[in-house]
Amino acid sequence: MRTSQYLLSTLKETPAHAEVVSHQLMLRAGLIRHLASGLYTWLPTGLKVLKKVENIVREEMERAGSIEVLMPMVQPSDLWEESGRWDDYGPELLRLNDRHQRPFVLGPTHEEVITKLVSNEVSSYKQLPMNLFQIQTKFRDEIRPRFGVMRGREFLMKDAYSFHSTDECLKQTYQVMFDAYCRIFERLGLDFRPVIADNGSIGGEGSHEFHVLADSGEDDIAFSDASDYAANIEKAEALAPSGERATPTQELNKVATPDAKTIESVANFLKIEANTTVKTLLVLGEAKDDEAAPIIALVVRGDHELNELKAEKLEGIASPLTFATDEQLVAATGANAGSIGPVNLNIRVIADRSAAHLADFVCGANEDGFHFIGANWERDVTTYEVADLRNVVAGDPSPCGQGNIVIKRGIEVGHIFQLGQKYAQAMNCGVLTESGKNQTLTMGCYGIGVSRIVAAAIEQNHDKYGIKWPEAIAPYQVAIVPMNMHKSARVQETAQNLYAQLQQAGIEVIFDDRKERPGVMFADHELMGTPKLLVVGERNLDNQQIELKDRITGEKSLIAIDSVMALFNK
RNA sequence: CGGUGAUUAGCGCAGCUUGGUAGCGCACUUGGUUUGGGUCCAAGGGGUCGCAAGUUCGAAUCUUGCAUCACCGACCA
Repeated sequence: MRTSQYLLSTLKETPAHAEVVSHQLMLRAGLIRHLASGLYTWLPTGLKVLKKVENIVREEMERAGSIEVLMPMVQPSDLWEESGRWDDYGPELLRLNDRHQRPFVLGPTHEEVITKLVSNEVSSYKQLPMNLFQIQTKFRDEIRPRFGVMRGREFLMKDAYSFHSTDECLKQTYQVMFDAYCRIFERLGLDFRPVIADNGSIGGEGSHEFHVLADSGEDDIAFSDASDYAANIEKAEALAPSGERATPTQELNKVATPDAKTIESVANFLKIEANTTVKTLLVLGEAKDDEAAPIIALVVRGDHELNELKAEKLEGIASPLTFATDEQLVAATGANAGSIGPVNLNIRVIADRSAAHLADFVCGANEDGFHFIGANWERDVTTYEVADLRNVVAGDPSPCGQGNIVIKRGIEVGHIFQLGQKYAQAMNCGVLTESGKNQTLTMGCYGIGVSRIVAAAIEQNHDKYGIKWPEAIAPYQVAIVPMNMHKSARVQETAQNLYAQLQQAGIEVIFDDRKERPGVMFADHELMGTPKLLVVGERNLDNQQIELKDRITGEKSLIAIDSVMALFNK
């Protein structure tokens, strides 16, 4: 490609609205342009990267035995009614009507369509397992799109779905996909981790997310510092503190704590550490029949945070987790927020393992402006349950039994689920077994955010000059940058010969034939992140040499012109 | 959806307080100059000042309403 005939579109200045570095660089390097909230045009350079990611994903999916299909982005609503997600999915699902006022959705994912397809096309156990994938544009009407293509509303996704007659078989394919994902992210040149994940709204059991580690990531990942254990923080188990609970030494004693409504202020006022206090949060339980929802008290140590996901999974607790209103608080405890505690509460009390391990702790006295000191479980709180309710924090013992927890930020670029029979059941998708009986299929599903990977790769590979593409996804392998080509026939001839040779060899080369000053060209190619720069200049031609600059290492070296092609023979 | 802030040329911004009919830098066009790290000079093109209504002789500027965008909190690849 010659730059004079290309849409280069680099920007000197950073657009004000771009917050994260990948978004800034994607705009500056001319990869994308903003159209509307969460919607982007991919410019030629960006599209080249996107296609490279896409191809690696495709190759590895095919190698792992998945077969490519392409499903419509616009889907009839009745499929979604059938699965139950027409009602469950919420406003993120963009709904629209056609000219006949028939309702459709813009596909945010394709479980419905694929299940319908397989249900029609696959009828014998002999055809199983079946694993199908597509690489296609998805639309999710995100509440808050942000960070450029990192969280766009329209985005490119690879989604795969596998179908099985036994759980055993699903687990095998799940492992094959797990391994394929590892290969994909390795080939992409990314620093990534598979982490244990929650299944979210999709349901089913068994799930891993694949995260690219970067400070700008939106998720917290809990790692063990001594093993491969990694889990999304919402899923990482917080173990009970080791050892027996200490024996009570203090009497229960009510003290006035005027205006101390937060753990911090109570701890300051009483001159104690937050980890000797507990906070009590009231949430709604599941409503039975016509009765009002019961109020349930969740107790975590003062220095810990409630994990809402863990809480809402407990039996009898309303999901999604709903906090009690101020009126409900007063009605249930007699006190306002800030003075509530588990002592003398006649509602269900669930304590986090760490909170339950405390002796002689401080808690609200269920009377505005008062706290108890010297509170103890059993003696003062006769009935309570213990559960894992909190987020792990750095330094906690790892649930895997080895090492301690370290927390890092990650960008979720892949997610694999064991789905189970949720969709197959709802949409009546089954096969005939060996014995001629109808059997509902078990499914797995496997997503990769293709466009998000482009942003994630930049988050992980950039410097103050611009992008430093991993070789596998660089839009161009090499750039030819001639110095003052319009003044030197030698330079022009050498550059053009090199360009022709490289092109002929099938190497992706960008030839900067603009009549620009050297600095402008260097800046543009460094911004765009081309891994190798070939600088052709008068000053080295007498020795039949050109300069090679490596974008990743920054190293410059002089090489013989006729050895250039050897750089690309691997 | 709530909170905060913004909206003036493709991009980055000034002008608004104190109304008088729009300006700077980058980019773009032309000419010259310069040439191994975003040269310099000159001349130019490009804006219904987000939209609508109001106040006024007169509105980018004041008032009201609406829209859009971004950031902070609940969703997900």
